[in-house]
Amino acid sequence: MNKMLKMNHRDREILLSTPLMSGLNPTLARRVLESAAVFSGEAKDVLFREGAEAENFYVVLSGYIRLFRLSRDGKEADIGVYGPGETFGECAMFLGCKYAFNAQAAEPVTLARFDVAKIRQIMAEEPEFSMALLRVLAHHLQDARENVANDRLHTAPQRVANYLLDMLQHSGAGNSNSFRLPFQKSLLAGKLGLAPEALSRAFSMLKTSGVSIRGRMVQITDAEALRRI
Amino acid sequence: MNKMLKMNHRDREILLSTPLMSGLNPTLARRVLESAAVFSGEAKDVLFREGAEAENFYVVLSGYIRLFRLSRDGKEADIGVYGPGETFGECAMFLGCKYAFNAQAAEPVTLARFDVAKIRQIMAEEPEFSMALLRVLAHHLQDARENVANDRLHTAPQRVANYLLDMLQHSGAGNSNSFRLPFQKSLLAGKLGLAPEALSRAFSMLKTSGVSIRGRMVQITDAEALRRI
DNA sequence: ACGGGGAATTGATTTCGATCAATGCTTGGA
DNA sequence: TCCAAGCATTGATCGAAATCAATTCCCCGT
Repeated sequence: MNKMLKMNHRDREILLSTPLMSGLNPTLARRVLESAAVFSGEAKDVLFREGAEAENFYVVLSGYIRLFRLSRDGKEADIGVYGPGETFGECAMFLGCKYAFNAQAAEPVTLARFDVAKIRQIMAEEPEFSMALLRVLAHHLQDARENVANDRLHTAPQRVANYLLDMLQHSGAGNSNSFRLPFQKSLLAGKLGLAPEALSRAFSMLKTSGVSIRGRMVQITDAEALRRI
Repeated sequence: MNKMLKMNHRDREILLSTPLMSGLNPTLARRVLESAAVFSGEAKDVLFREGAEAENFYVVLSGYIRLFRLSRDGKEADIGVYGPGETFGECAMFLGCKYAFNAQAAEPVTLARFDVAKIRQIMAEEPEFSMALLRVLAHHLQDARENVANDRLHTAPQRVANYLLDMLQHSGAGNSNSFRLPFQKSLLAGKLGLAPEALSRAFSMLKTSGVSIRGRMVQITDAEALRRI
């Protein structure tokens, strides 16, 4: 952790196409970029812990980050998984200024780190950026609420089916019905609130409903059947 | 539903003390108030349904509102319960402009309804109001994420215990260790993601851990024991 | 291409809470 | 004050997923 990198052209391009920045006017975008630093981390590196002062928030450039709660008896519950282009850690800026969850790299990552004090200054002068943050927060809120609804209403196979249908729709696979899971199955299990064994069993069960899986490669042969789970 | 009321002095006072409005300068506050209309509804009235165009968001003046997801097979999962001073329905304004959940009055309510188009206009001219909305969204996001964590990490008695400790801390009961549950137990069960029977059983179990309950009156005789659940 | 470590799968058992059903209690209105 | 409707509690049963354990598979580095 904390291996500072020079922000290269590619990083810049990724950042400028993120939901946080893609709608900003060029002057503002440049200013926001100036408040960011790029760095990389290894799998398992902890970005921040629950209760720590929130001096930064982050945008993922590559790899995946998991946000999780650690319980008293050592169990972990994933709250979200964030990948390239996604923002995390920004919520604390508007609350008690301490992170409410832990953030860990699920695999090797490259991140842009934003300085909260600088961002506050920018927000005071650029309402456009506040709007962008509103959209990021709204999106995260929707995700969290969907999580609650899914956990409370759906069985494990249904959650997996929904995830696969979502991936099929958003993977840019076009008319192809195959895609690769973007991260390890154990991470997907955590994201869906399942034990890894339950995820595995769900995949097994879904074999009879139009899903073929080998390693991380998924092929959906009958999306209609999948929708009916 | 749709029984329009004249915004009285008390409504105004409540609105001005809500998280959404309490920090606004008087001119802005007045302007925001002008975009609101007050109305009342009966228990069970549906404020909006999932998928409907989000032309308004709301602040509760009295009573309670539940936000819920309705599944294909008719089951309901509560996403949140909002009471006096709390805002709901604002998230959709920043997403696809359709409500993602259903909102229903859990009991007779009085609400302030804000016109989204007018609010957008205000936001474009008053960054201070965007900041207020950011704080509301951040607070809701934190709540939703806590819900996810609680559902995934805690048993029913633990969830109830945590809720009671929270209430004890925030009820303004001072050094008194009694308070009244603000709404029906069936609503509390839904809020905590439990069946009513499970809530009842958890209360029964917690009797051995410093909780005495009669109707909606709760007395906590041993907060330490409760914390250890 | 091969091998090893870690992830994934499968089997068995347990746990927790949902569901269903019956009974008791509380609250609000007359 | 009384009564009825609706909410809450209690008992019984079942189902889904967690947990534990053993085995297999996949992916990455050499």
